[in-house]
Parts: sequence; C-alpha cells; structure tokens
Amino acid sequence: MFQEKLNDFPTRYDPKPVEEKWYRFWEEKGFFTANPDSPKPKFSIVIPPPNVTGSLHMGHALDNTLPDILIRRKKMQGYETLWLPGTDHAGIGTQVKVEQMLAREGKTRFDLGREEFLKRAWEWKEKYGQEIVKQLRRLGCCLDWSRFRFTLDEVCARAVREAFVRYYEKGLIYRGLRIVNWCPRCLTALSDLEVKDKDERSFLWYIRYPLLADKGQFVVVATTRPETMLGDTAVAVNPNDERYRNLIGKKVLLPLTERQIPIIADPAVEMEFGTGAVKVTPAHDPVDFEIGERHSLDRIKVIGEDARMTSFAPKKYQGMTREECRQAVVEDLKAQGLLEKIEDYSHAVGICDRCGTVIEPLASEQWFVKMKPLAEPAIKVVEQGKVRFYPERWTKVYLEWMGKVKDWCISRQLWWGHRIPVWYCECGETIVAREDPSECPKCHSQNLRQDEDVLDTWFSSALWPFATMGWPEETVDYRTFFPTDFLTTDPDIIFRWEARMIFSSIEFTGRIPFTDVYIHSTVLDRSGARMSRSKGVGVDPLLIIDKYGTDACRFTIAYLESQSQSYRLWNERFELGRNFTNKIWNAGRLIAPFITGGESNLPIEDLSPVDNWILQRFNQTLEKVNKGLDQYTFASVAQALYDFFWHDLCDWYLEFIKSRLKANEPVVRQVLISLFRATLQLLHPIIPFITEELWHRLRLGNGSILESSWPGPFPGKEEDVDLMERMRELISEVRQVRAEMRVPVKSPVECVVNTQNERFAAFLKKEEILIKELAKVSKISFSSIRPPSSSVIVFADGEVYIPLAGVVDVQKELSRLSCEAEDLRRLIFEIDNRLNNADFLSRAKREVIERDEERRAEFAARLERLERQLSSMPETKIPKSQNR
RNA sequence: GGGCGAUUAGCUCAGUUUUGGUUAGAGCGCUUGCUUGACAUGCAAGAGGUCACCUGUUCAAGUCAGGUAUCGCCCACCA
Repeated sequence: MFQEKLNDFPTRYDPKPVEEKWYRFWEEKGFFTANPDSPKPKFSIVIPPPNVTGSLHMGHALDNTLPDILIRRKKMQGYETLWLPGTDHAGIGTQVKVEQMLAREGKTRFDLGREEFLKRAWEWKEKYGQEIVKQLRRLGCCLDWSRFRFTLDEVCARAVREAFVRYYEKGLIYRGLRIVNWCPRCLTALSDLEVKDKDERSFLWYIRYPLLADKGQFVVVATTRPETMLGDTAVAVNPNDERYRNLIGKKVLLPLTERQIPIIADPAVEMEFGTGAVKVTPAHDPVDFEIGERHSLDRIKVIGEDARMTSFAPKKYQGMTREECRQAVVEDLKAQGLLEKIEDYSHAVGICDRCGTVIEPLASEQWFVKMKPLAEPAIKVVEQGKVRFYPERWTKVYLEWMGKVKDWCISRQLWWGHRIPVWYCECGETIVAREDPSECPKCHSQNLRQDEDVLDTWFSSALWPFATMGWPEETVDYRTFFPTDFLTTDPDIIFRWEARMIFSSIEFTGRIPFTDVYIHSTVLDRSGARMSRSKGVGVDPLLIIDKYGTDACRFTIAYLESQSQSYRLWNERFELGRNFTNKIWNAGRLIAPFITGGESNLPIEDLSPVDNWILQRFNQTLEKVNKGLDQYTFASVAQALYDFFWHDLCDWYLEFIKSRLKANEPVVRQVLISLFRATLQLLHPIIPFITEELWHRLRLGNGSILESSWPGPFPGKEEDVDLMERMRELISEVRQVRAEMRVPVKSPVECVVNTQNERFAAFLKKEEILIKELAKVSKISFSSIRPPSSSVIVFADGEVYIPLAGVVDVQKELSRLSCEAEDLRRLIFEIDNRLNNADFLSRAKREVIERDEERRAEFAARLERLERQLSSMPETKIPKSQNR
C-alpha cells in the first residue's frame, strides 16, 4: 500500500519543476496583482528597484526575500497587499558600463554623440533590465508585475519634473558656483555620498613662501598637494597665532609664479597642524573656497575638468597631468631652495565610487537642493517615531547625518538620466517648466537651449514610493496604498535613499513614505570580506537556487538574518536550508498515504498525551513566529520553525505515532491533518514552494495555501504534558545506557520500573508502546527489586533497571552513577549556598526561591537513590579521577 | 577625531534590551553505533565552552555600569 502511493513521491525533493509550476500558478490566479477596490485592510512595501547594470546578487536576494516573507503572511492574514516591482536607470552606474562596452570597440561616448549614445544605453537597459527581472522571479516573490515601473518611464519622468519645478518655485533648488567633487574620468560632478575614501601613503611638503618686504625671510606652509600652489591666492594663519601675528597683512611672492599674495587671518586654520600657516587655493579646496569667500580672494582654476593643468597655470606646467605637475613643482622648488623638508604622511583621498578615479575638488556651476528646510521635518518624523528604524540603532545614524547634512549637488554632466527641466533663452531668461516650453515667455524667442545636464539618479529614486503610484496625480493606487508600511535595504543606502525618500515625501505629499524601515545585515564572504562582484568572490544566488532550490535559499537567508551588522556566507551554508526542505518533503512523504484528502476536524476530547504535547509545542512555535515577524527578527522565526519541525515534529511526534498510523487510527489522522495544515501555513512565508506543493499533494485545502487563513493556536489540554516530558527523558536515558553498554539496536532490552509515583506509573503503563518502540524495549514491568547485573537509571521518584546480563560493564556503570552523584552534590551545594544566605532569602523574588527549593528537593531525592544504588553495587574500586 | 557593531565550543553563529535567577544552546566538523519500511540531504548516543580582559553594581552577572584590548563598519574640510 505504501509503495503504490509513493511512486510519484520521490525520496529527494526536486525544487525546479515545483518552483516553475507554482510561480506561474500564483501569477495566473492574480495573487500578485493588487486590487485597490478590495475592502480588506491594506499593506504595501517598498524595496530598492534593482539597477539595470547587472545581475542578481546577494543584496537582491535579501531585499526581496525578507519582504516577501512579510507580505505572504499579510496576505494570509487577510490584507490586500501591494508590492510594486521595478528597475532603476542607475545614472552614472549604467553610463559607466555602457562606456566600458564602447571602450572595447575603441570608442568614447563623444565619438558617438549624445543621441547615439543614449540609443546604446537604452539597448543595454532592455537587455539587462529583462535579465534582472527574469532572475528576480526566481526568488519567488509576490511582485505585482502588472504595475512594473522603470525610473525613466514617463510616469516617473513627470514626477521628476514636477518635483524639480516645485522645489525651484519654493526656492529650494538653486544654481551656484561651489567646490564640487569632480570625477575627471566620468567628467561629472558627484554628490558627497558618491565619493569614497581611500588611504594614501604620501608626503607632507613644507614649502617656503618668500616674504616680499623682508628679503631672505619666509613663511613656510605644509601641503599634501604641492601642484595646487600654482592656484594659491593667499596664505592664511589663525588670528590667535602669536607666531604670525605681525605678518598678517603682509605679502609673499608665490614661488614659481610672478604673483604676490597676501597673508590673511582666518579662524579655520588649525594652529597645531604643520607650521600653522596654510596655503589657500579657493578653486580647488572646499575649506579654501570658504576662506576665499570670506576674504574676497580670486579663484584661479589651475586644474581643469580633465585633471590637467590649465592655461591659468604658468606656461611651463600647462597641459601636464596633476601627477606630472606635482613632480615638476616639487623639483623646481627644490632647485630654488624653497623646499624646506618632506615628511611621510598618510591621509585619505576621495575616489569616485563608480570608477575609482581620484576626485578633483574644483569650483563649478551646479544645481543644488537646499537641505536645511527639508531636513527639519525629516528629523522630526523619525524622532516622533512616525518612521521607525529596525534594528533601532540605525535611528541614531540617520538622525546624525540628517542633522548636519549639506546641500545636495543634483546636476550631473552625464547623458543617461532625467534631463534637467531648465531652458535658457538667448535673451538671458531662465525657464523652469514641467513641459518643454515652445518659446521664451519674455522675448517670445523660440531659440531655447535646454540645460545639458541630467539629475543625480537618486533624485528620481527619492520619489520612487509615490512616483510609481502615479503622483502627482491622485490615482486610486496612490490614495489606497500610500504611505507604505515597510521598506528594507542594505545599510549603505540609508542616506542616499531612505533619507531622501523621507524628506521628498514629506515635502511633496505631506506624508511619510513608509512607517517601518528594516536595515538588513551586510553579507560577507567566508573570510569576512565584503562581497563584491568585481572581485568575483562571494555567493551567486542564482547558482544557489539552481543547486539547492529557492526555498532552501530563502530559508537559509532568513535563518541567518539575526539583526547583526553582518554575517559570513558561503555556498555550503545553504545545505542547512536544502536539508530542511528535504526533511519537510520526507515528512510529507511519510504521512501522505494516511491523511490525503481528509477533513480537518480535531477530536479534542480523544487526543492522547502525545497529541496534546505536539499541539502545545505548535502553539508555542506559533507565538514565536508571530512575535518574530511583527518585530522583524527573521532568524528567530526560522529557528523556531526549524526546531519545531525537525526536532519536535519529526524526531519525536512522528516516531511516537508510527504504530498508530499503521493501525490507521482516526484520531491521529485528524491530528496530523490539522497539525500539518497549520505547520505548512507557518512555513509558507519563508518556504513558499514546497509548502504549496505539499498542500496540494496532501489535499489540505481548496486552492492555494497562499489564500488560506493564517493559523491560530490549537485548543490545548495541558494535562499529562509534564509526564510526556519525563517520558521523553526516560527514553533518552535508556538509549544512552544502551549506547554506552554497546547493546545493538536489534537486541531489545527489558525495563523494570520502580516508582512510588502512581501517576507516572499509570502513565507509563498506558503509553508503554511508545517507550518500547523508541527505546527498543521488549517488555516493561514494575517491581521494586533490582534484577541482578542490571544497569540503573535514577530519577527523582524512582529507578528504571535494565537487566543486561553479560553485557553490563560494572566499571562503566559505577563511573556513570558516581559522576551523576557528583553533579548532583555540586548542584545541591550551590543551591544550599543561596538558600542559607539571608540576603538571598530576603531580596530574591519569591518564584526564584521557590524554584530553588523545588530543585533542591528533586536533586536530593535523586542523590539519595543514587547513593543507595551505589552502596549496593559490588565492591569495585571507584576511579579516583571523577573530577567534575 | 566622532559614532556604531563584534569578541560565547575546532569553525560559523544564536542567547545579552523589554525581563539579571534552571546544569549556557544550535548548525557544521569530530568520535561511536546504525543502509531500522519518510529522510544517509538521515537516525541514535557522545566529546568539546574559566561566555576577550579588568573593575564595579547586586543576594546573584554571558546578561547591567565603567574601563582595556583586538577586529570590523559608518561619518568627518587638519591643509
């Protein structure tokens, strides 16, 4: 009967066909498509739309798996859910990739021109955008594909222009000359967040600037960038610096040039650093720029956008790269005796986040968003708990950044992105408009020129949660699903994205974009290094899914997601999830012949103690799962499910009931149907495919498990559950004795139980079949007489003797019992120390004292029995070294 | 320079807040025995930990406070 039914139920779970089948099924059933007209409560989530630059990596796997767990549960709890998928044009990231592709053809973007380049970029987007979508589907997520958005879509573009115009009209966007981070390779300005630090071992050059008035006298300045001295327009000292007080106002001759520059006083100068005198290059340093503003200094741009020396530098140096120029300047200074000394010096240089080129800070006309007024309400909503970060520690990180945020440079000298909606007329008029203007409103000229630049990609990302729902129009989706409930990302885009979504949303919609932000762990490789695709190390989720299955991948991710800052991951770790899914599969395989097609009616009155026990375990697990999902402690949820399913359900319960199953007992079938149904439901959010498959194979419900209702606790009877636990302990101890005395599995042993505890004795008599089967015991009898040459197990109110004629090793037996006695003596000693301590008795909580008293009584009873047994043992020398 | 995290078994990690109180747990690896009618991706048994260190608070500290060390992450305009 077994064999026939299991023909199509192989031992090994094969995930691939199951995944394809059910994902298509859910999609066709319309489970992913949000219905705004539904009367159900609403739940919506946001995750970072993947870039169109690459393929699925672990970050995507986390971003998608964790919210999918939540959204599946919410669906089962009766919510109407929306999870809108999309991709991001990823401005500079994609542009760099396309440029690299062109470079392989030996071309630059300038060879192609803007229009042709954009054509190539769109081709790239079509190709890789589709690829990433295909890959995302394999994670099994409930994404509403009917609402798919791309950040350059017309819907998003309209929102971007609307946002820009509104900011501008409110005076929150301005164009100005500032020191920006310039990438000489990408040929664009970058925001502060797109610059990374790299430690560089370099030198501190001490340069003598001759005083004009006092021949032979110098002011010595220290610098890490000698080449910029060609653009110096002052030397600054701290106004409180006694050493230089009498030099303020005097002039020095700038070496290697003909220029005379003043010595000025400015509080930004640190007296302790270097010589206390600093060269001021307003065109190439942010601090110097500010000093320059305060003192109306000239800005001489000696380094150009291509990182070569400009025509403003002395002729000799023009056209040199900044590196060549540095060398030349140092040599020339040395030759003139103006280089006082060189010190080793390590400091950080900024590099372009995308291409690694050293950033050149330079003065440039760019568009900026004024941050102060936007930051204020964005700080408030987090302080007031309207937007909450999980784990909580990220709140502080956010608030600190937001508290000292500087203006946001939003223009990029790139081609791939949202074009800035600003037009310039030949009459000098600047037009900022939502639609392309046909003529200048002032002079009616039609000769308008649109700003060449595009916006920072994060400008459109900042609008994502509401722009994708149709804002600025009050669409049904927007009215129904916004603000959203949950967002999850990596920690490294808290400022780039979360922060900007929060202030943008408040500014434009008057509402927060989401209530809960979960910042997940950073995934490291096996050696603890950050995973990076460029280095080719780390874990490829697609290979994991191919090898172990989506469920295994998702379960492992959840199991490891313990709210820590990071964790290490390597391919073999997914065996955890794979083995677990296989375990579930096989448990289904075991019970399939017995329960298929049954109704779920729990016969509460007829349940055995084992049934009550497992139902109670289920209830405890349910509680942990609910609590964990509400608090986003994914690891605790996965672990609770793992422990319950594997250890309680499979190791004990299924073993306990095997004989009842074979006897086709109706009660146990009913329990199994109810229990398995509810257990698969609890597992479903994390491992959706195998649970759906078993749901159908075991015919546990009509339709999909995803449309079933999230389970509640079973009505439980607590009686006898304590006896169950003791019986489990007893079985383990019998097994232990058998293993220690090397009794083969095939040779059954007898048990003689000696106890005055009537309740336990009655229980054991009633449930003796369980002990017999699980501990391989042939016969259980009750007697107070210890059979000769038997092994003994001592518990609080009795003993169990296992006659082992010819097998029992007296030495081992003695050793085991005396070790146990020693343990008990130590425990009793510790408890007595407490119980004899007046302070403990007067200050500890009553429950703690009571528990100690109970435990002492139990230990003492066991010890007494143990000692009695030991004294009746044959005269054998107790080994001395019973240290423990 | 500031902030945050980590340090628990050979390895990778839970547990530490809300709530200090049982003999500190898991997975992997290791040892022993099992091809037992779900599963060897498995079953049973076992070994393995002065919870980084110091000092406090407390009747009681892996858990709370202060400090030290090591590692990691983030932020920051000492040229």
